[in-house]
Amino acid sequence: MLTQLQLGNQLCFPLYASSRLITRLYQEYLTPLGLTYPQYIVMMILWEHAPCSIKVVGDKALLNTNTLTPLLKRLEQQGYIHRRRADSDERMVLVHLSEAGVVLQQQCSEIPAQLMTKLGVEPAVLLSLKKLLDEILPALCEHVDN
Amino acid sequence: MLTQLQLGNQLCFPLYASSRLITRLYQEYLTPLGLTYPQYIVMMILWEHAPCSIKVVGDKALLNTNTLTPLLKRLEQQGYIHRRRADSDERMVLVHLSEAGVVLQQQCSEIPAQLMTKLGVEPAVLLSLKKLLDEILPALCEHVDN
DNA sequence: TTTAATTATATCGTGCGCGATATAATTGTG
DNA sequence: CACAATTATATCGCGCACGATATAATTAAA
Repeated sequence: MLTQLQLGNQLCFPLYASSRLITRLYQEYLTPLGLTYPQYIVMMILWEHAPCSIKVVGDKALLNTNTLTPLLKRLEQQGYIHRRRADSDERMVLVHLSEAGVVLQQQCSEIPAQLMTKLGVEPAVLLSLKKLLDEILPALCEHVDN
Repeated sequence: MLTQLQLGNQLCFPLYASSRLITRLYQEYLTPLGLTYPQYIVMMILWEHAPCSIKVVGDKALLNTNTLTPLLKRLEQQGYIHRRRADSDERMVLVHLSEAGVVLQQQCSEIPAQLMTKLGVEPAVLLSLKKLLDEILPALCEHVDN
């Protein structure tokens, strides 16, 4: 028996599983707004940084254009954003928030708190989890090109 | 500015991002064996529990048949497993390891250690991360039917 | 013992993720 | 200035995830 290959001894599995489960939990609050979880991540970035290029969104979300281009198209179809080539550098596509996109931020404002309440886990536990993940994330990013 | 919607204040994002990045890191070791990361998770379950039903695999991987059925088909095409309806209960499909599937376990035995080394993060940090995730996972599972 | 619930699996459609590749605009270099 | 390298975005193909629905086998209940 190779204990190092038992699921219970893996770090990766609870990471993978909890990420999926939290996403599912979010979905309950996001679906009424017509958002998927990755779209919500992108909207959070845009609320902070729009207008900005797809490149910048990708750097912050750690996603490439093969994921972002269709995702942003769907956000545009929903009317939350619009995209326009930059005049200064025609390679860049600048992503702008629409009026609905700005309003959406207010509609999402209570979601994080609602989710934490619903989850019912000690906030201190979640905070220390976040601290650990933020500690590890840079090491992980080093092994990725993007 | 709604600070509760800033990406840097989210727990969910580093969880989502680190899960994807770790998966990518694994992929480097798994691709040569023709495995994806979710397939590797399923193989770990089978190394411990085969022969077992798809239901059991799903309970342990926290995946449903809409994900598992095609995934198991691909594992079967690769020759690592085979599937047969149970005689006792014809609803169940029992998943068996093939010879190649047993050999594969040996070929994977060094991957976890190699990955940890490559990652270059303090093992103690990873261990405390795993402990926290294992603590939270049950709470997350409560909010899921499956 | 019909018939109604339950259980196990499969299928369909949509939206990611991501490796690989393509294209066009810009920048750097000889 | 030509032309090679770089940069930003887009496209393609495949394999998940997962909500929704379907089907067949088993069990429970009237």
